[in-house]
This record gives sequence, C-alpha cells and structure tokens, in this order.
Amino acid sequence: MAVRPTDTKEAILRLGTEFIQTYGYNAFSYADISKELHIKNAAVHYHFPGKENLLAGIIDQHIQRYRELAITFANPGIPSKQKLQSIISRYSALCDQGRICLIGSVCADYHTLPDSVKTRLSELIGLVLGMVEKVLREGKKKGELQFTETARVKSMLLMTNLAAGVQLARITGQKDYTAICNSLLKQIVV
Amino acid sequence: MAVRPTDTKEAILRLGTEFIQTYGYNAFSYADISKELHIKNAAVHYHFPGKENLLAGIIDQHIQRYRELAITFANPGIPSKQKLQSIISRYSALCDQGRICLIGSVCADYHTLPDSVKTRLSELIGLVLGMVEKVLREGKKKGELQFTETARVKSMLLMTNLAAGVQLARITGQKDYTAICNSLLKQIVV
DNA sequence: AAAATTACTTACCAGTTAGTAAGTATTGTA
DNA sequence: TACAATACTTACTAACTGGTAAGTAATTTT
Repeated sequence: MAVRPTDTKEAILRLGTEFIQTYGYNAFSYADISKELHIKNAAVHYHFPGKENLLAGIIDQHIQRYRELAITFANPGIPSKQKLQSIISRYSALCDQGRICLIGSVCADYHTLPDSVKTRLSELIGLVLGMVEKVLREGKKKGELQFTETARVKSMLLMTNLAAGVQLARITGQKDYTAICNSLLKQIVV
Repeated sequence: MAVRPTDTKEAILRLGTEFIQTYGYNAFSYADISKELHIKNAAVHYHFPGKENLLAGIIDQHIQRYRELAITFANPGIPSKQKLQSIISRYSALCDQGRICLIGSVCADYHTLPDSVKTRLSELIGLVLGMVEKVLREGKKKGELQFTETARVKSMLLMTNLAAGVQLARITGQKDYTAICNSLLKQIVV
C-alpha cells in the first residue's frame, strides 16, 4: 500500500517518542498511534509485535543518534562552549515543545519495564554521560571550561540539572528552565 | 468492619504514593490497591471516587508535610547544614527504596492530568522551592553556606540535582546518587 | 429505641488494553 | 510468469480499566 515501506515504521517511532515524552509510556496505546497515522491497530503490531519492542526501538534510535553526536564531538576543532551549548539546546527544544527527556519519562515507569528495555536504558545513559564527561574534561584541559568537581561528577550534575529542569519547566513555566541554563553556562564557561 | 475507620483511607494514600513513586501514576490500578489491602475495588472508590481524587489527596498530604517541615525550619537555632542535610536525606530515603520523587514521577504523565491536580502540583513545587530558597539565603547570611548564584536559582539547581539524581540512581545504581550528594554538600557547606 | 451515618461488599458494566490469526493487495525476484 | 516476500486490513478476543448502583452490618446520634 505505502509507496515507501519504511515511512510507516519511522512514523511509528517518531509518534511513539512524542507520546512518551508528552504523556508517558504507560499513558498511550497502540490505538493512539494507529488513529493518528490512519492505519489499523494490527499494522503497528506488524512493525513492533509488543509495546516493549516499540520502546526498545525508540531507545535504540536514541542510542544511534548519540553515537553520531559523539563522532561529531570527536573533532577537537569545535570549541567546547559550542559542544556544551549543543547539548543544552537539545533539552531547550524539548522544553519548547512541552516534552521531557525520554530517559526521565521512562524512568517513572522503570519497574514495569522488561530487562531488554532496562539494559538499553543503561547503555543510553552511559553513552550520554560518557560523551558529556569527555567534553567537560577536554574543555577544562583546553582552558575553555571550568569546574571544581571531577569531570564524571560534573557531567552528572549538569545532566540532572537539564533533565529535571525541563520537568520543572513543564509545571512552573519555561522561565525557570532558562534561569537554570543561564546559570550553568555562566558557571562552566570561562 | 474496620476498628479505626481512617486506617483504610490512610493505607490507600500510603500505597498510592508507593505505587506512583515505584511504577508510575498510569501504571497502577485500583485493583492493585484493593488486592494489597484485602478490600474490594469499590471500597477504594468509596474513599476516593476517581483516580484523580486519589492523586489530589496524595499531593495534599505532601503539601501538608512540607508545610510542617517549613515550620520546623523557621527555627533559626537549627544550623543551616542540618536543614540542608534533612532535605537531602528525604531523597536518599527514596533512593534506598528504589523510588523516585513524587513530583518527578507524576511529571512524566503531566499532560494526562486534570487541572485540579496540576494546580496542586504547582503549589507543592512552590512550597518546596520557597523553603529551600529560604534555607540557602539564611545559611549564606549566617556564613554557614556558600554559593555564587541567587538563592532562588541555587534552590532550583540543588533540587533538580536531587530529583534527577534519584532517577539516575534507579537505572545506573546508587553510587552515582551518593557522588552527587557528596559533591553538593562539599560545594555548598562552608 | 429509632434514625442516620459510616464503611464497606456484592454484582455489575461499558470502554479500552495489548495482542493474534487469517486474508489480501502490491512489489520484487527466480 | 510463477513465487515469495512485504505491508498491510479485517475480524476477533481475553483480560483489565476506572467507575457505579444497590445492599448490608456496625456504629453513632437523636
């Protein structure tokens, strides 16, 4: 039926991500996806047999994207401040759309998830924290960034500020998120 | 049937809180509560007609507890470091139980919630941030705490570190949460 | 002692959930 | 051109969801 077969699968992944970040993993159904895409329930099951397969697919997509970003960041010519802002802007985009971080959203339902998903979540977090840690360590070495903590701890402090910042903004408004970002940049950038 | 009538209602609130912090708001049902308490489905509906009433009741309980903590904190004789540690230990307790912050959990399902709940969430966050802000401002004035940001922004940075810290710990382990807490105390306490 | 209130149980329901088995049209391949 | 694979639709189900109406036993109030 579809001209380009992969379009539907990609659309399901895109919508699934949107629903998780907007309403939460256990708050949307396959019916929500099929209605929006004007396809039948079973078509979603064709691409992702169970809901856990869909979630695993969404996390895999995120892992892939962060791997690509890590490759971009491997270029030492890019200023550390720019890399830092690139990370922050990803969360700002979420905030603008009334969404929250995928990991933060799924984390709320963590103890309802199968091991296949838990493993992928660990991998994704390890990837993100590792990437940020590297940016921070190199930025400090080059004299472009400053902080007193270890790069590892500082990466966790930074990412928890951003992740919970967008959660806070959802309830109290974007002003608070902006104040957090401004403070973080002022604090870290030399 | 019950000797003390209020016991059941309080048990429902306690279990509801546990389920939200462990599995997420949209991941537990009235059946989960009634089974655990060995009562019938309808008994839960008797105390809380709808699920949103239960959530509202749970948030109200939290608001009440933080109001009481704020009164305790109004005593200027208590060292600021002790107040700070008291706040941190509340999150440590959650972490130990594999739970996450109530606000953080409910936030994931935010756009599925009725206005009555959204309003209460705003009130709760305002209360917590206001309380922490006051502790920080007074601690700095007394020379017991140090930070370069405004007390308002620092309260948000601190609370986002704690809230997302327990979320992170759920996936990567408690070591990361401990590292965050140690770093925060080292940074803020003079 | 009668009436009202509280805290439930019994029995029910309409709607939704994730999920499946079988059939079909289209496209690519031997 | 036959065959196989892809990408669906049709039609269905069992289990669960939040929710309700009516009845009941115990307690409290009048």
